Amino acid sequence: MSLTHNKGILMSELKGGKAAEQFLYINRDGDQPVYTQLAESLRQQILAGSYRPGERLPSENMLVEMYKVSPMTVRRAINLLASLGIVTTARGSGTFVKEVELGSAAFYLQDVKELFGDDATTIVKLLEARFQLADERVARKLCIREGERAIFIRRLLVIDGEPAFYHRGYLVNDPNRPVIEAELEVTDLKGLFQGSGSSLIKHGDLYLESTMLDEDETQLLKLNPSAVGMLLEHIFYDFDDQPVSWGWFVCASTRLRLHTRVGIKQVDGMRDERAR
Amino acid sequence: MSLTHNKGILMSELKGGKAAEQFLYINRDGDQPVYTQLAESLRQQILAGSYRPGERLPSENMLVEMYKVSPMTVRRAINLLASLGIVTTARGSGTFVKEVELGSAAFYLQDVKELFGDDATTIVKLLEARFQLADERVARKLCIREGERAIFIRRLLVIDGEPAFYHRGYLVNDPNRPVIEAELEVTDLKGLFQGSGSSLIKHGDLYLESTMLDEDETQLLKLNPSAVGMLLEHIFYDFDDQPVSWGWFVCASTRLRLHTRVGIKQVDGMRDERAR
DNA sequence: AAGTTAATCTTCTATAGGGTAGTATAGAGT
DNA sequence: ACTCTATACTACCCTATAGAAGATTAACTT
Repeated sequence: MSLTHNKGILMSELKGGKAAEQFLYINRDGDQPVYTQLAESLRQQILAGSYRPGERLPSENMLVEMYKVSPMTVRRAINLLASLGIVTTARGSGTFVKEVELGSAAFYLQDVKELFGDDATTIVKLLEARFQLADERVARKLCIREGERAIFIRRLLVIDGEPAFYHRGYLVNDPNRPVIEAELEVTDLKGLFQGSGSSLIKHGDLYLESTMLDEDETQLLKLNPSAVGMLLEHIFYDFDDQPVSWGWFVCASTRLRLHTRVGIKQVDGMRDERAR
Repeated sequence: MSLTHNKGILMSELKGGKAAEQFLYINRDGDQPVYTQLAESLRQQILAGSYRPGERLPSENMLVEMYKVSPMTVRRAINLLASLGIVTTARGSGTFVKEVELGSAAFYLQDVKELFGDDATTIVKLLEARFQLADERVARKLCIREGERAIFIRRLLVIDGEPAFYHRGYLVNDPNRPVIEAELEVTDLKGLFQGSGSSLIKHGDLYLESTMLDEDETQLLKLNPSAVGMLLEHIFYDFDDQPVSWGWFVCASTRLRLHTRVGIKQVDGMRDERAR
């Protein structure tokens, strides 16, 4: 069985010719690697309904023959689809198209375009920054003793001239840690959102809930009194698992409307298998 | 250079002996594949601070020599870590430990344990189900003509005896599609959450926002008047990209407090590289 | 001294083959 | 006729090897 080096191998007449034929080619000299092309081809066929949720895909050996590629390449493509949540694999049994499940829905903060938006002009207005002795609540959150000094910060994020997010936070005042640096790092919100965060922070916990806005909050955000809002609480920890900062954002309900999609996504083109 | 077949290869004295040594072994006869062991080893070292965010990991060839495994195995381990969002790779440059970024935060509905909880007893109470002529809003959402008949459903999810979620929804009344089936599938909430969804549904859009609860809602959910709540809107589409159902859940603010963690996660044990 | 080229190091892709778990089947025993 | 068991088979899964493509660095030329 000689494998002639075709530039494009036509894949059709295999599972009904309905599927768009443009996705059934493998272009070996193209820019995109073979395994992503294969994955994309399968994804398009799933998207077109050629393989329905719950159905089984052709076996890997089958795909090897169909597309004239090596087993490992098929393996990689299947793996990619599996990591994207499009299919599930069962050893000895087969590879199956996943059914839609609400539980797998994930809301990404990144999807809130206003936050890290490129076009919008975001400025951070520092309202207040001072030392404050920790009360019981702050002490508990930051794992410090009651009465110790912490740094308290109040800020307002103004997007395109409109006050959008109101942030309050406490920072531990560790003499061993450079305060300025820690403050800058934790304080630079845009950096935190985009990833130029800190090498001192190991992880953080986030909580999202709806809340009633009090008088101060509505006034600062220029909203009607007794408006509804969202609250995003955050705690960041260093590599000793000690809290570094605790704080929370509040904003109008309309500012933080999260969106996501379940099921097979109509995305860019599968260039990357990385998580966001 | 003969590669003797050791059962366990000690990896230490390479990057400071501080890191827990238990994660520096590769057990070739173990149950777990080598590449997951390697990935776990690296992850633990990152977690312990041996490799800090922004720092570069040893090169793949380096790791090959250090752990005495083949390049492809190292490749796979790195790939796994990358797909988990722990590291980023730059071709020709190196592999780097990712820094904490808020933008990558994802809130999973699955984490709301009360919804699909195993221990909690969840019953669905059907309040109303009838045909209704579509007004402009419904017609627009379901892509049908104004005045066409749709199915309207009101339900209450009662968890452990307490009313928790109030759901309203519209289903398209397509004579070609088996109504009962579609209704059951879209209606069976627990099924939707857990994945025994429908093979007829291709994808769905979800929106999450905070909202003020009106009188009916607070009464049904047994809350104080003018309480704050969360609203989860959903639209599901079939394989012709036609809407099948549109609806929304409301619940008390305290019922839907989403939590997530950014940075390096302290998870189970890296058995799987699948998405949730 | 600055620009260009070449060497080298890095990640990435593709091929090949063997291993293992799950499933189905055929057979014998009851 | 039914059940249990052993075997064959199918399917996914893992590792090893070789080479390609991009980035960095150093040396070389102008």
